Amino acid sequence: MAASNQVIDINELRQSCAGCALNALCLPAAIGGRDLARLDDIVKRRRPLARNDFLFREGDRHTSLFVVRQGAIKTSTMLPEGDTQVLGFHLPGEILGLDGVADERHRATAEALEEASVCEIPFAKLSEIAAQLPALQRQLYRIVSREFVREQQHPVMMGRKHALTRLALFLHSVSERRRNQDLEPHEFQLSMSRQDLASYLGLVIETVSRAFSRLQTQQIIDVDRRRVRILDAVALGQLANSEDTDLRAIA
Amino acid sequence: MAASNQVIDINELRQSCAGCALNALCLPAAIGGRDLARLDDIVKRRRPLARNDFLFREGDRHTSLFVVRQGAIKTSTMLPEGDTQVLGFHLPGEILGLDGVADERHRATAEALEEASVCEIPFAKLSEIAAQLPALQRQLYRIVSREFVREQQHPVMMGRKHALTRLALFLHSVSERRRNQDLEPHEFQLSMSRQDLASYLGLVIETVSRAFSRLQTQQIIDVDRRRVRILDAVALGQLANSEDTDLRAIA
DNA sequence: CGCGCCGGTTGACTTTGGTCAACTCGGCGG
DNA sequence: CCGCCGAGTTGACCAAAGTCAACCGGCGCG
Repeated sequence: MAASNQVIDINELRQSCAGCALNALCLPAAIGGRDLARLDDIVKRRRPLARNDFLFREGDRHTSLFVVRQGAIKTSTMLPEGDTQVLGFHLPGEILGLDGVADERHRATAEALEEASVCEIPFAKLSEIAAQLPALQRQLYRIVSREFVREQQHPVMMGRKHALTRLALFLHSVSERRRNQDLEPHEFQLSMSRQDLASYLGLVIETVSRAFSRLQTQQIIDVDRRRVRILDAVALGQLANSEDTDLRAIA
Repeated sequence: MAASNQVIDINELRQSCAGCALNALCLPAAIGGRDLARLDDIVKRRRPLARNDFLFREGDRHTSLFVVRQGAIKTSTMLPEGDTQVLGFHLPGEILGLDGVADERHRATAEALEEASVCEIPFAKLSEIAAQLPALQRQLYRIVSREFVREQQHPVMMGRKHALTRLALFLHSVSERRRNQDLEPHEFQLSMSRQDLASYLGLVIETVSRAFSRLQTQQIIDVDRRRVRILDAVALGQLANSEDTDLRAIA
């Protein structure tokens, strides 16, 4: 259907990629029209996910990379005793599914925290195409590595000794990630429950709740349930970067 | 020098790869002689590292993947206030350097904890060759993903509420990793300081020390400074997998 | 040979965060 | 409209981990 008018076709594709936040993958790689079409062919635009829908589950055989278009996805893994550890929250423009490439079996579960839409890219096909497009290949490695580095921020946060610092770090990172997507960085709605957040931060739910309250009384944030407004970004940053023992001085 | 007798040449290469633990990268990929030679060409065998030598440092421009041949390497990242967070310990057969592919700048520091030898693989060249060898390509992705999954075990460990559980988990993982390399899994010398371990586990040094002592008095391990002997692997495993509240029941 | 240092351990005390339980608030269904 | 339910908050209490300090013991150096 597209072969008749290639100009329009490419624009459509670029747009779909741009909208899909896949731009990180294809646009800067300066891929030509024909190649872009091939890439586009394998990208599945999934019907939107509802809250609590699973994108994939631990143990799923099929392996794909996913790019979050809208909404938020939580990844988690089952612990031996039956409860779960939240591994990450994925916001628009971020990818997930890199676990699972190793043995073609997902090692984590991905669940929508709110209405969400994603692009799915079957990994086998992607790597096939990438093999023939050095620019795409490089881009793919870059994205994988970036994901790897992001991943390392999690233990950095969990290594902090104080609940307040961990939460500040988290809120700061959400703010930054929103800024990168040209979204309002100082006011947003958290899509995860306190329970999810607690697991992610390595705390219990009550501690998270108290940490929110403290930030509120310090006038650093204004929080009403899941709605967060950052009142004093500087103080939040200081707190996030504070040596654990300095904590008292700031908050 | 090798062109004269290809059979010998290939065997040599395979051997060097096998010894280098790079076998994961080239051997199972069933790469032919000519291709293996190309791969071998780019692999640099570094002179051994002494204790405290740096393999790379945060911010280093040059990006390579490294495979640990012998010894142990610690990776860490600088925190804003100046102290560091230990991100991982890399034992023989494991790779590091995946951070840094993204922006061709390492995001962590890698330091030898003891005499160590590694193979260095300049990433740019590796990906070039891999692009032409689908089998190698696949293998490379697989390794990257495995590393990604390994990375996720860190927050899982740090998410545990009790120091004893975290240490048990760590010792268990060391044991497993040694088993995978056909090394004695129940008796070994830790190469990292208590300080490094504390940072890695998200604890302070005294707590780590006490946790070791407790495991010792429970007769689960026998520890003398950095020498560890696992006396009761079952109990250690139970502890590692124990629901945090069950802790009292076991230890 | 012995002194001092460094890495590690142990003890006493403090503080933070976990536990348990009561309670609030908003949404939803009967 | 009422009452229930689930998510979240708050308080009282407790226990685990952090802090501070003393101490141990092996090693290296003077």
